[in-house]
Amino acid sequence: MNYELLLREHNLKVTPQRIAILSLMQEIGHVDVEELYSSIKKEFLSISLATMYKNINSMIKTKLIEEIKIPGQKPKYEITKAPHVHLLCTECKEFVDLELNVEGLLSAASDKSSYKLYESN
Amino acid sequence: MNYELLLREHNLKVTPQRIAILSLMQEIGHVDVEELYSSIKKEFLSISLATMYKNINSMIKTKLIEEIKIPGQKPKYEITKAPHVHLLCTECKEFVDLELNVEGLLSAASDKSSYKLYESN
DNA sequence: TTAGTTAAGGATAATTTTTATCCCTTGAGA
DNA sequence: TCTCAAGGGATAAAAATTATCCTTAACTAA
Repeated sequence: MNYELLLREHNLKVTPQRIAILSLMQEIGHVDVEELYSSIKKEFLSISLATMYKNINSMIKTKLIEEIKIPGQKPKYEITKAPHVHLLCTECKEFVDLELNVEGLLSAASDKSSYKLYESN
Repeated sequence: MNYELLLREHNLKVTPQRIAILSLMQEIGHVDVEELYSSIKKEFLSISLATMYKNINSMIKTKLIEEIKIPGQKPKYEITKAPHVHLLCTECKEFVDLELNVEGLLSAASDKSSYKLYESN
């Protein structure tokens, strides 16, 4: 995956820290700030937690990544991809992606409501 | 709505504060801690923010209420009802319930994955 | 009813999470 | 290269949540 290109496409400057954040997200999958920070410190001894938050926020704003909020869990982050569904194992708490067509749900919701729907979450 | 009964059914003691919390949730709809706290203080001058959190947490644990987490928003709370969908207005940020059959989605997900699914969120 | 037990409430401190600030450094286009 | 806005690091500040301690109130069973 070309993280430099990805950053440029989202009008964000390419920095080693950002590339590291993105490659960790890609590698680990759904990851929270804490995990991200402790992993990345192995490579960037002096990286600041503030840098983590600033980057995560700018990447969210440009939709390069997405924030996943689940009841009872810290917010997790993933690189934006096609809309999909998350399964959460009640035993081991593992978090799994499931590619599922949510178009049907979206159009059903659209039919039932007076709102115009743009995206699902 | 009989809040006393609701509390008893969930093995929680019936207190005036809890009844007030529940009736506000019912009245206002999707509400965050801040809103709940400032509204409830009109009736209970001396209620503590800690009480709010403690009650919200115990009600979540017993599934009397549900926590709704949405990217970019504070967690909101609602009295547990049939599984449904939330629409969020991009203009006015209004939060709307939509009763939509999510059984289909659940079974589709079940078919596609090797997991057994219990609930949707 | 009432006495006893347990959980809840209030005040506040402590912790955790997130954001803001300041100053220096670096990336990217001219 | 040079310039300059944006990013990084350190740290303080703010916001959100949880823990603690003691008092009070709710439930249970006699």
